[in-house]
Amino acid sequence: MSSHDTTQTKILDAAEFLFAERGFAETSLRTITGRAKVNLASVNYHFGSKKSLIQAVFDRFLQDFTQQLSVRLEQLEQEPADELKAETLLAALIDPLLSLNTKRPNAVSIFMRLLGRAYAETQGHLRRYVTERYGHVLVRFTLLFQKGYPELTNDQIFWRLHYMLGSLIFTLAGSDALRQISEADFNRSLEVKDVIEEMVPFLAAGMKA
Amino acid sequence: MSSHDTTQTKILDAAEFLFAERGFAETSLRTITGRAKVNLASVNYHFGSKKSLIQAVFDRFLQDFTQQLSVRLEQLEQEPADELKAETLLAALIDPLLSLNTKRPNAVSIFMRLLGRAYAETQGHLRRYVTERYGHVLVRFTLLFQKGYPELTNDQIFWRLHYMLGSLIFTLAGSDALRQISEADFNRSLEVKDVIEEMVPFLAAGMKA
DNA sequence: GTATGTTTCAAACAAGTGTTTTAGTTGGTG
DNA sequence: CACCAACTAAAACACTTGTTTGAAACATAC
Repeated sequence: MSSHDTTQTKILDAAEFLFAERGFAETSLRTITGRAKVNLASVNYHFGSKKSLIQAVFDRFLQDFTQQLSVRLEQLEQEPADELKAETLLAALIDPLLSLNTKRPNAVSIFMRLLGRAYAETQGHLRRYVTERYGHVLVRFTLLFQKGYPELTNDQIFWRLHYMLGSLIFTLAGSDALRQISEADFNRSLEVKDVIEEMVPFLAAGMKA
Repeated sequence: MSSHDTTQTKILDAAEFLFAERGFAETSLRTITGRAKVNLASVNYHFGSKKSLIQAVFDRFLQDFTQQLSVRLEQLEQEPADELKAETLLAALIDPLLSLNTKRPNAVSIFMRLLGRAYAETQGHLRRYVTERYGHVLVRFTLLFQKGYPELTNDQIFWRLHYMLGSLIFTLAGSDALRQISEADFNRSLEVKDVIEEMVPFLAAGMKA
């Protein structure tokens, strides 16, 4: 559990785990409050509704993540164009991501699974919420790529960033299962960090293609 | 609608559309039978349960797809190793995929969205069903990659195929929304075919990295 | 036509959902 | 101590869910 173990954080901890594990619709408030060992009504008391709880779960991740990412982007925005190589930009995205795990164990995997679900969610209402609230950081990220790779057209960069996002989210969201397969087949242990680092050459090569 | 417009296919058509649009749990049998204009009980009569209906929806896609893919793989399995370039292998995957659209309009987008959801589904029971039933075709695909790129280790290929799958599914699953953004921003019309072809250099470069 | 097996239909069922209500319990402040 | 706000607790509410039931309609064979 985290920080203060207040009712709110107990609910958030249980909810983010279960949402990642089973999905939003498949997780009932009774399951959440059962795991968190709090009363059923406290969800509506503290968060208002289930939908608001889902958004709160995302906010806790995204505030941490976008804040750290923003710092890295400010540094990069003052670099000359020829310093903005794909690997550098990817690191600015990955480092803040990995640092989530220092606060709560397994946070990266949970976060990615949540993002994967959010992306597929009903009529995209959650995706809209996320992009409206945190989209500006991703726009800055896009601009840096355009600066570093002026030979690419804007829509090439637009699409390739989405390919990248797809690889990242898809792989990390399923990384628990995939890690088990990989570890069984090739007999070496893999941390989330290893999985991501293995991914960087693939992504960088694609971006420059 | 398709083929015979029997009750079963009317249900399948409505179900695959709604499942792709909203997700499995978020789509009730009443919504499905309402759209299909059939009686509620007919789902349980013809398919047994909702879970079986979901599997039937996947089977209809996967039978078509894996059958065509298998033909392409047989051809490639007789080629010498230096003919097995990433672009060639990707084409063997993409061509059967695109041909789904000739049978039912928008089928590719629906299929990819379903796959994306299946991959994230509850405790992976659907993912297990798919890999158990159609996994052998993907194994053959992996072997071809190993033959074509012997300088890569087996687990590099394992992971890179998953990165690729992530890009493909993620991009095509959200391609309706992304297409709209892209068309608005860059003012050119995009078909699913265009989106995929734009993706091939990115994926091929990553595989060879 | 009668009989038989298949398919459709409307209605009901039991179980689970998010939310609200109302009462009770805290913990600090004057 | 009394008071008030913040919080917790148990129960009930209204509603939707997947599934089952039993009767009606249909088609096909003898």
